[in-house]
Amino acid sequence: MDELRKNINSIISISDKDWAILKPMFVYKAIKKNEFFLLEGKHSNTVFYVIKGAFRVFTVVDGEERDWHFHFEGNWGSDYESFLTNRPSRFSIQAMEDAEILTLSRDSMHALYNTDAKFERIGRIIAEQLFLFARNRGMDFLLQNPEDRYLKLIKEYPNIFNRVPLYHIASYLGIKGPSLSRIRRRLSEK
Amino acid sequence: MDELRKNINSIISISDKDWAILKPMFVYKAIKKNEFFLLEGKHSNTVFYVIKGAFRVFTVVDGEERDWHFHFEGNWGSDYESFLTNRPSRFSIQAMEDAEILTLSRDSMHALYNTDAKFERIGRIIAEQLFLFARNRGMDFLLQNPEDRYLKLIKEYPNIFNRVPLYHIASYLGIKGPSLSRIRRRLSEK
DNA sequence: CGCCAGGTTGAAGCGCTTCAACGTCTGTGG
DNA sequence: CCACAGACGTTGAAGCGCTTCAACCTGGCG
Repeated sequence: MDELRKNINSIISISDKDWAILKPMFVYKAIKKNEFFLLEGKHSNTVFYVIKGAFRVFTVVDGEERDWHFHFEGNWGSDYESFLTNRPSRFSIQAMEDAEILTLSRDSMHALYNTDAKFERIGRIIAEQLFLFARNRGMDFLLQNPEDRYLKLIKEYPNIFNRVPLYHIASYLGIKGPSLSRIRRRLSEK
Repeated sequence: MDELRKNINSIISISDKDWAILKPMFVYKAIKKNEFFLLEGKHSNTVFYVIKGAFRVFTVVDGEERDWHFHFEGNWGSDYESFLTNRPSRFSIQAMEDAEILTLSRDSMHALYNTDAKFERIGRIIAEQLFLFARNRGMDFLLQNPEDRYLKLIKEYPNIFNRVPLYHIASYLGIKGPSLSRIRRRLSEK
């Protein structure tokens, strides 16, 4: 909970009084490996803050899972589109490790906005961060080939192999397992 | 200017008094066809609202232009990443037709936030809209092939051919001119 | 009229996919 | 404790779609 306060405090400065308002709005949840936080088609009414663990956000196309986003400690997660628009989620969210999160419901969030408009800033900053992620992700596809995307990913998350199996990484990169295998081989031979 | 007020009013309700604050912060600009609103590497200190015209947002990779986004009437534009983070822009923005816009500087925007926190909502909503665009764009690359992306684009903008040349459309779809040409031929033969 | 930008088409090449086989590691039950 | 099954990853061969390069067509405009 302390780290959450620290994280939010980096967005807007939080007095003890503010914290007294905020704290009770978050609900703690433990999620076991392979369990789902959200299923495609359901409504996403919460955002969550990852205390511990790793999640993947994916959707299914022609019977095949495609990973869109990974979440680790300190990240804010959710299907933010569904959260914003109140439409059914286009993603499922699954824990890849035993995990602990703090959830915040849409109602709480709007209550916050109405309590004090300065809390708008929290929503704005989360939206901005998710925007930057999505835009970078899109640009990576537009501008880079799979090998470049792979190199960028391992540069950003050097330990990702310890936490995410290669076939999920391949899916995230937009390619199939065998292709990732061949890319890795090619790189190791250089 | 009236349409702008209408547009903003759909975000937060605007009283005449609010509008008296907002209005003078927007600066009108006319931009001729092929002129640049922003050059890659420069800082983007404004967002703009398109009154009239068409823009493309693109970057250069290996000497080749790649189109990331088109803006038409009623859209909010900018390199929002640069605007947010105050880093040099990764995009250039060019008018594809004679255009008219209203610009809003970062300073004005922050002044607005400080005048009345309810204006935070404007920034939040713009961020959310750009987030949804970027996320959909990224997902299109992850989930769809070029033909699907093409079909989606013309479904959304049936008249886009009248305003955007095919080689920009190809670039936007992440393919080369000849490939788009062949896709269109394939579809017309069905 | 002639030029040039925008678009189409053909042929060859390359990278990712597909399908299938095989290797390796780990966990589980006998 | 061993044996086996299943999950994960690698590899080979064939196929397909986009790219590349080049030739060619067309319409608009000086």
